[in-house]
Amino acid sequence: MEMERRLTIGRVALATGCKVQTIRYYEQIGLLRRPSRSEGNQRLYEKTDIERLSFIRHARALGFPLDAIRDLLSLSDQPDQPCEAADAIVRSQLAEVTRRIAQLRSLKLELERMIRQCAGGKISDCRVIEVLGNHALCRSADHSQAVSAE
Amino acid sequence: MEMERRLTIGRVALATGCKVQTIRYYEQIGLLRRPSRSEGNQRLYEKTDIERLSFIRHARALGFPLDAIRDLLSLSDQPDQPCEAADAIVRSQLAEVTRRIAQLRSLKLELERMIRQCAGGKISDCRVIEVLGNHALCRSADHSQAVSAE
DNA sequence: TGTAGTATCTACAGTAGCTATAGCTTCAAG
DNA sequence: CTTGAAGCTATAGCTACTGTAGATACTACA
Repeated sequence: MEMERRLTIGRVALATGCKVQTIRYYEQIGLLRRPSRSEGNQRLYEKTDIERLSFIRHARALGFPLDAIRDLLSLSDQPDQPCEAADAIVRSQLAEVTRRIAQLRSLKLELERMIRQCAGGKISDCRVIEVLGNHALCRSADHSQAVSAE
Repeated sequence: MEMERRLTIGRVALATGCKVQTIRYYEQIGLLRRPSRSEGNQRLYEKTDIERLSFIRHARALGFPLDAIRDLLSLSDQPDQPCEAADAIVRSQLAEVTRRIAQLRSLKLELERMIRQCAGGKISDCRVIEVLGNHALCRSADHSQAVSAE
């Protein structure tokens, strides 16, 4: 009947959809404050920690790198400042996403072209392998930057 | 007048647009064979190494992960096999790129919406910060996966 | 032949953003 | 009181490189 409502790390993880290790990691890199501890040395959080962590998670979901999130967090701690700085961070992220989409679209075209040209015979006749071996066979040579799928 | 044409690692790097360290790294992870060495223990390559490295670089530029490239390379070493396996790898990469583009487009919409709604006042009124803090304010809540910009 | 400057060598650390593991302690429920 | 879950720290691993330190080799020029 004791209705323990202590915000342990596990409950915070559940509330935010963030893994326990990730929370500890965010603390380690200074993105979350160090919470108080129980007698047995377990982390005890408060509601504001959940809000802060939700903020971080949502920004991550929008693709912001942790450094940008750090800046956004410190901005959100200063409600009287003008919001231009926050705006600039978002615009920069938008530019990044836009650039990335364009790049991936060019990759997509090239991949589709490779597949269309494959007649389905032996490797020795395979356009897929041939195109990979000879960059000059590409329609657009502008996908010269290494790009990770994730 | 000696016209030294030895393919040192530096020349291979120059020919392929690949950094010297990257070449050594590819060797280390078994993507490139270990070349012969000069008397002074320096790597000496042959033309086929340049071709192979170009293949790798081009596949990387198309976003293929190294594991997929490893498979593509071993396929290209077996010209008599049917090319279905190569085809499948490319299709899978295409699917990945397509998925990624869709995801980024959804992020883009959300970011644009955030920027449009920002009236440009103080942080305390800033929709940008508010939306980040409250995921429910998003039009589409489907950008729940963490996503890296690069 | 001497020497200066560049290239190469190995080995290791660092990047981003987590994730997983090992080996331990603490907590909560029955 | 016991058992199983949850928490603790510390460390290693993931991808695909990139950068560094300190030593050695090579090349060109005087």
